[in-house]
Amino acid sequence: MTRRKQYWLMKSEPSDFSIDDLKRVVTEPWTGVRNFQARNYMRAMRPGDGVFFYHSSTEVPGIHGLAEVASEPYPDPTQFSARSKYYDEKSSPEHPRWYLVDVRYERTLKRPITLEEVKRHGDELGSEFALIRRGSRLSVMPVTAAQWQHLLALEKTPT
DNA sequence: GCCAACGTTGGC
DNA sequence: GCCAACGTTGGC
Repeated sequence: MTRRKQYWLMKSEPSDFSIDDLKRVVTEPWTGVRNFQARNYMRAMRPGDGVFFYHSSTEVPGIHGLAEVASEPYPDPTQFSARSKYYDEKSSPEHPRWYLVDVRYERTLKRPITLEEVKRHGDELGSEFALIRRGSRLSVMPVTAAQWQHLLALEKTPT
């Protein structure tokens, strides 16, 4: 039984971890997600899935690179470490609350696809797209194959 | 189970 | 730095 490749968008503050950082380390465990909906999306990820690497809380928020899911989902080790800022006392190795995947660098976009630009294409992308849905702050969200193609095509067009 | 208080996210 | 929007917590 095969599973069709799925697509996702994952946010990161570049001051914390940027696409350049991912390029340097190549593969990185996506630690620190502490939102149940985002966790559920990560649990649905499989190796080979496509990832838009999004920079948030920065001068020009937008999609800056491509990555791929590089592992099955597994418990986020930082939740068990009392010294981690991501420590969760309600979690235990027997009953982990938080999961993550490893993310592998693929490439940096020739130019970022900005949030402003994504909003301009909101009609084609669908208003339910979490990135531009009013009030949505999800840090991990699904992207449909159609949305993926549409957004990626913007890279080749003038701004 | 309700909901006020609080903390966080993230664009601006 | 501001603040709107949302999620979580905890008292009742």
